[in-house]
Amino acid sequence: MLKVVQDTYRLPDYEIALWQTNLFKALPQDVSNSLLTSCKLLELPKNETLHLQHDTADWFYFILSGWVKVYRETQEGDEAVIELLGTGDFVGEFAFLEGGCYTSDAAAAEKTTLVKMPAFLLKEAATKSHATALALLSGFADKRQRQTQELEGLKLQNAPQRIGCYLLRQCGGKEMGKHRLNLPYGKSLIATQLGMKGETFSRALQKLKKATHVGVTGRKVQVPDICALAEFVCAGCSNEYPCKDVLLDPRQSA
Amino acid sequence: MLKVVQDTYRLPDYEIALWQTNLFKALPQDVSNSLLTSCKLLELPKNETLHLQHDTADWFYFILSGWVKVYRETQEGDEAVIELLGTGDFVGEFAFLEGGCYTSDAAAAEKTTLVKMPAFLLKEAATKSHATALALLSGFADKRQRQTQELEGLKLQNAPQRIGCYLLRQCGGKEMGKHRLNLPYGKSLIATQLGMKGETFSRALQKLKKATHVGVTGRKVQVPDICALAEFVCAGCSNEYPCKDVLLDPRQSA
DNA sequence: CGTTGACTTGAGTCTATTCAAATCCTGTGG
DNA sequence: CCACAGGATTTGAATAGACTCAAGTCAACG
Repeated sequence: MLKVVQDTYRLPDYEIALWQTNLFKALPQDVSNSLLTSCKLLELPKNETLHLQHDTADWFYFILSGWVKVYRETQEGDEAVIELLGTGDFVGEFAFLEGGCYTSDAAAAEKTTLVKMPAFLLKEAATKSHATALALLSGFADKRQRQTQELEGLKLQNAPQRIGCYLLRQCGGKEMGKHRLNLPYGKSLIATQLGMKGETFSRALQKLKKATHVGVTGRKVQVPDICALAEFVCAGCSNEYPCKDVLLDPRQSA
Repeated sequence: MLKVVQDTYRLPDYEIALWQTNLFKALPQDVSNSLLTSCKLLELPKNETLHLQHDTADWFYFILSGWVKVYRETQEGDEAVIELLGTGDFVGEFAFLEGGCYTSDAAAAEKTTLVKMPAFLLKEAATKSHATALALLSGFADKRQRQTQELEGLKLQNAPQRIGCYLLRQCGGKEMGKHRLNLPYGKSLIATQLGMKGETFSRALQKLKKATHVGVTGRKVQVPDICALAEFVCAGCSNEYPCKDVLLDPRQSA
């Protein structure tokens, strides 16, 4: 099922990208070097499965480009997106636990390039290297942070606010005033991520436009007044814009 | 605000309880001994605040008895329960991160006894002791697991199913057949934890009773046929009963 | 230029919420 | 042991938000 496009034991093209990731940066050099030796480069076409829930967690992945949807599916076929991971993020961290099974399904939401490494190696690295364990701890904490934020949003914000919150996070939280950006992936995927149906997303977006004067055309987004947006969104949130704790791109944090 | 009821540098009465906790068990003996030296026993009456979001995370807590509600509040006063922690659980783990602020409010949901220790000590322990870091890693993973499950439930299950799921977890996942148990705290608190209003809880419970023949009188719960309950609940979940990954009491796991 | 997939819109339904009122419970003081 | 205040829970009626299903629009692509 998985297609290994390159089996070299060096990753000249991507090594630099890998070093940008939070977790990898934090590894002591000898550990990361030895890990690199065992890495494989993996390219997944859109919709290809990466792993399934309850599979033995033999592999651990870093995302170099694209998007990976980590999700769960009920017997009835409904699906819940648990996290949507992008460049610099890692997948399969439950490989570390004793049971060693994945706890969710994962699939490429877009054409995605990853670095794949044997889980036991990283487990071993964590066991042997204190710095690795600390790096993982920090990575886990990051993820938990983001997840907590999502939980809060689901419980406290309505559909238009959740979309607005998503846009705010896309803005990156630096400057006030005008912003212009592109949605990183399709609207229906954003909808699922935010815990709503595609139709609801579409309607909620209309409301958001009227309430905050944001403009959305295709994937292009214009935010004429980020304060207006923040006012609308943050009324239903425990944080105020800029909510630094909560960033979409893992490379921005820490 | 916090009332220290006992300032001894030994905890004869509670030391045993502390050793039962997952995290503490995993600490190397010299670390846990030195931590114990700096612990204080803390008793909180119901509704007393433990810490607030954005406070500097100076303290780290173990729960000996009672329940701690970790929650967030919007400007408008709505509140979302992030986690509801009981005996053996720990509170304030974000004390480890650089920023070092709590990311949520926390308060005693019932009369609660905790062990309180300076965060910097545990941070130091994690930095110096590899085993401590690994123990924390495992503790973090546990929490993330539970949170993921909650996220899934919110997105995929309706109110009666979420209540049913809660009851299933209370049953502990061991034997089939009949079960009899008591709710650990009030219904409105369970409602908030499950992301619904008290009134909704009440009505949803009626539906659950009719659909699965569970009986609830006050805090007493009777489950005549756990399979019927599981069938009703697990249709909307990625797991099937018994869902071992997801336990309420941290002492049961691992 | 037609096809496909992504998105939008409409109508009707269902679920959960709000607000208000009624009941039930529990701990307390007498 | 009993009555009672105050909180917790239940119930009712009306409303709002999100969902389903179905149809329509739009745009990219072969």
